[in-house]
Amino acid sequence: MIDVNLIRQDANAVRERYLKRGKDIDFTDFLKLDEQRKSLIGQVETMKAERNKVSAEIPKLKKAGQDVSATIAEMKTLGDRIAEQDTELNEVNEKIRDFLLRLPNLPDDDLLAGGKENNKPIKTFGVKPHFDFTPKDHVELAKSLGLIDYERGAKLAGNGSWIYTGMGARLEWALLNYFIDSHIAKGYTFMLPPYMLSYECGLTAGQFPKFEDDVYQIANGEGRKFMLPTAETALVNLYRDEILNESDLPKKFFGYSACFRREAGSYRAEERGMIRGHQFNKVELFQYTTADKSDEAFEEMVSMACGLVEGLGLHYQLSKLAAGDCSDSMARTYDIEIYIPSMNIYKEVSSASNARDYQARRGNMRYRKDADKKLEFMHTLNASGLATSRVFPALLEQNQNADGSVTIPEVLRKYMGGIEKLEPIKK
RNA sequence: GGAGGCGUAUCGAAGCGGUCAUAACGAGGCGGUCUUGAAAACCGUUUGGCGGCAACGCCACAGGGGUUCGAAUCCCUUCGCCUCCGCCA
Repeated sequence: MIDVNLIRQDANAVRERYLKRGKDIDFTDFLKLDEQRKSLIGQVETMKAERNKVSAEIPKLKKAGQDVSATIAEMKTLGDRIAEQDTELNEVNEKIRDFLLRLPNLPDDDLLAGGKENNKPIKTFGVKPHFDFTPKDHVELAKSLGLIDYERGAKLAGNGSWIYTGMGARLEWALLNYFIDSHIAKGYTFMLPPYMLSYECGLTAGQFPKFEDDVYQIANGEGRKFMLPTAETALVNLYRDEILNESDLPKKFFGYSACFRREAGSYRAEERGMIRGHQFNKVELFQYTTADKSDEAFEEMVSMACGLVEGLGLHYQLSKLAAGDCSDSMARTYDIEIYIPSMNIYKEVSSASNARDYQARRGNMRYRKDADKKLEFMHTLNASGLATSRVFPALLEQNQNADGSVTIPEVLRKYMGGIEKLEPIKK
């Protein structure tokens, strides 16, 4: 949620900023509703003040032995009018809230306008690997090395599901352990959140109400729940409706969870194997900061995510996303894109974003400033650190050898019993 | 799944239709007096949202709804916590 006052003060300036995202938003109706709201509040509150005053007098008059039945009758009429106006006010408030909840975040000023085509690589690590043999793609490698059972995965859970088997499971877990240990070393607190979250969590994160269909809903009605699409959705809700002290910040967390996404209708040739599945593993970095420290936090988290890929020795590029390609809740996003040789393409393994106070406003998360004791919205930031489902294929492909084996990066070996290479299984 | 109890400020807790909503009482926090310093004691202070230029007003006793001239208090409902029974891959 953005600051309503920005719209009140200069709706055109806000509109300009959204145009960078490729969204033309008309605030005319909103501004009318806002005026209507203020006028209704004025009316309702005047009536309530009257009611409060008279209601306090009634017991005194009674005590004095006076007949209050006429006054009570008057107040009943007044009460009915209050109820009517209150209902109207609630409806207006609901419309305003719905409009605001659907507004995306304002992009940072330094972002380029437009969509994906304007994303800008700002850093490259390593080079495209060169092979003296015909390289295999990750699906072939995963099968020949006995790492993934795609067929039985589909049998168990349908398209977009797979089973990590034997050494594949160990490699997957080694990646996660490597990520986890790296983050612990940086002083981040390890969190294992619930996978089933209440609707409110999605609202704060900014996924709802717009993207309700992108997640798996598992219950309806007031107690409705959904499977989390990323641990961010859980971590961003830790301090919902809470007030922290400035000295409590920054709070640095990372969480592991399986992530669940419908990914409806998104299958393409370049998304075969485990590139885009309904369930994948991800470690997510998350920070709550004060407003003035969030840029610093962002740089730290980007560099941590980059460090993980560099530690694995894999070729990647870091891209600064154009305004239109940042997810709705985010003011800025950098993507780490790992190279997948078989597709000659760079695929996202981490998305690092600064939501600024957008999520904090939605979840009412504030901190008390040391200096003047005033309340301020926190800033929230997240960065994948990392999602395994693209690292795993990139690792297999980039590290494959002529004999069909795959070299395990040094940093993972201690998690895999010291094994240096994955060898093809004999049939 | 069944039965019951509970949810009030930073914490504990009183109030159970109007004189109890910044909210009794106790503790904690902050400021001060006293003290060489600390403790103790004493005094003061200590929620947030909304509307308004302001004066000021409105709202909030887990959330939502209802009854009433008036609700923390009565009723319905959702959520959460606790106790007992049942079930438990």
